Amino acid sequence: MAAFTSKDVARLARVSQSTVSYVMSGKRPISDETRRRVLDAIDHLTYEPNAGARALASQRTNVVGLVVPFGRGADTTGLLPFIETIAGAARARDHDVLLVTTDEGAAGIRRLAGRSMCDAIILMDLHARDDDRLPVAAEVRTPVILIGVPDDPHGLHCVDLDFALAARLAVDELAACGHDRLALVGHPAEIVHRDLNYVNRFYDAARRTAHGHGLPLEVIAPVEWGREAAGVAADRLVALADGHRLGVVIPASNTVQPIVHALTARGLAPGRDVSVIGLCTDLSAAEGEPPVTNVSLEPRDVSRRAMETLFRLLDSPVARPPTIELITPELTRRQTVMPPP
Amino acid sequence: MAAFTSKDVARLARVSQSTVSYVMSGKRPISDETRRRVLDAIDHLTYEPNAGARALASQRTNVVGLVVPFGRGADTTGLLPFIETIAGAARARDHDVLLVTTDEGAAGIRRLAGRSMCDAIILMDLHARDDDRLPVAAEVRTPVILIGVPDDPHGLHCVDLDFALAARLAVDELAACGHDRLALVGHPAEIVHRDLNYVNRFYDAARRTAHGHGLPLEVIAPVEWGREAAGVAADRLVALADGHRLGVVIPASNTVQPIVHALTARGLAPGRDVSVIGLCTDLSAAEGEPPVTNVSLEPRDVSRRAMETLFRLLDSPVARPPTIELITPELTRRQTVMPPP
DNA sequence: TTGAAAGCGATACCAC
DNA sequence: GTGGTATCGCTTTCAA
Repeated sequence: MAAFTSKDVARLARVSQSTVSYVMSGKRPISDETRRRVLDAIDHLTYEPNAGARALASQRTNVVGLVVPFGRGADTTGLLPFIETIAGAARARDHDVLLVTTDEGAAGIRRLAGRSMCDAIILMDLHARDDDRLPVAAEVRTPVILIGVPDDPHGLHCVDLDFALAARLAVDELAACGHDRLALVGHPAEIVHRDLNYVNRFYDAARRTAHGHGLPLEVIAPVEWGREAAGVAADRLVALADGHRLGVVIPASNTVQPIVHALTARGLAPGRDVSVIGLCTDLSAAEGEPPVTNVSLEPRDVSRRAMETLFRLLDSPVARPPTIELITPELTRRQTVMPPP
Repeated sequence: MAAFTSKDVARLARVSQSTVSYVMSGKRPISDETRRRVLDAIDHLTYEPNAGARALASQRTNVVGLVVPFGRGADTTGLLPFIETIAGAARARDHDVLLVTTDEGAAGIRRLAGRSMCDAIILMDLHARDDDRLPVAAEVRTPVILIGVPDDPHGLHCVDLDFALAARLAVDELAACGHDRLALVGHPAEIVHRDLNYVNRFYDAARRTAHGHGLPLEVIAPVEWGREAAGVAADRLVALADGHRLGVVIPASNTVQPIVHALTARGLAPGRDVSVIGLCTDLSAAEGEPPVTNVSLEPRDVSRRAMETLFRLLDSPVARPPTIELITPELTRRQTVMPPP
């Protein structure tokens, strides 16, 4: 309670302060007898080492900085699993997570790194191009891991879902189920504008794959979030479905449910009269009404991998060549795709 | 990029290290000329003060600890707005947010406080009784603010939504719209078990208010999350609605949409054949199909108030008497309540 | 196997 | 208005 220091522990255990330190860190062999005395003293005083002092002396904070897309109208959908997984992985390695919001921009990264507030930084919600945080992130001493793959990674490590593969999975499935026309319901203009990269990785792969199957693919975009926009898009889809077995791919996870509802409301039931595959978390897909056949975003896998990369960097001081790690998505069949005729 | 210290700044500006410190903190008058030289040096070197050293010397970390319900199968629904608002409020006062997960239990609080990792702690997701973190939180030097009101606040400051008022708003509305029978669809067993308090504050007030209107109130609980449980509950509701104007109150935000869907699927359309009022965020209510008349959870208001209280504590060293602040919820009429006959 | 002591990089008191 | 310096609490050489 009364803020004891390692000196107090040392005194009580009748050893030197350095011995206390070595008992805690295990960086030096300690006789059993001494260790016991120190540990007893530690929990007798409920001693906790001062984090600031420790960081100052050791140049290690045991903190991971996490830059999350809050504020600035950022897309917060499905963010929680990322944070949760990252926090868990950090804790498993005895680290804590310091949250910084994206709307601080490059300044946030400068602060984290410059002030030595953390040992490494995870940066999410990247703009595909001209993200002003990237040059800063690249130049800073603190290692930075990107969740997402910008056009120019500035030599930083990237981890992301394999969006190209995700598109292929979806289109292949629709092709296999005998559709003769495909539609791609795109992202809101702001996302398209901001994040050309992951968006385009998906679109391009979808186009290529559809072409490979000899299937026409209609792109409906941009489609904003919310019911009205979904309604407008659904009207287009209804028209496209006329006289066809239409398969719809929806890579904007927020748009999946509204479109499904809008189609149903227009008498075009997904799974019966039309097919829909969404790119979204398994949770939201499973909870949909009806449950949506989806390609999973796997935020937990992505985060886990990012943290593995992060700790690998921290563990070995040698400069590792930057990597791009892509997580394999999975297709889960639920109830919104028509079975082959 | 080479980690300059205030000594470097001092040398470059040809002043003493203490002057640099005073320029940054403003705790001492500085001549314009000197200030200019120091500031120039600072941004010439892109100097950032080392957080650990600063914390060590000043006994202030400028960090707020946030204990969030991750892991341990905790209810993560609607958590993000809390985190987001808290992070924003912290930043506005030049603080950062350190995330700690609930599944660490009391140990997490001990760590944060004992190691002086933060200046204050916000604790969410409280169990109403026998939460082992509360005794620790109460005994620790670091001020702790609770989001939620446990049975015994252990002398800590509490901020929460006024759940009793929320119940009253919902029941009054249903009474005003001429219903002759009410139903309350409760929480999953685990929540009821864990959080007797906020759950019961709502239930009790609902009962009392219904009684005041002379209306029979049927409680359907526990109801688990997910579609099946919602289906079962909906069957009960369908039975209750028979020959009555039934008004349903759903205080478990996760259960609102599933119940609405299940009722609709059973041919009992909310807003036409039955009334539903949910206790959930405005966002999820507005996005529902149909949009749900709701009493708002206002997580942002709650968080904002918690942060105000927190900074009030930090600003004035005098021990403030613990307070319980209840945020006023609001009823928003949407499309799931039948108009008065 | 252990101890003594020199930092780590700020802050803030005491002088001037 | 400014400078010197003890101090915060730990880690980690260097010595024994």
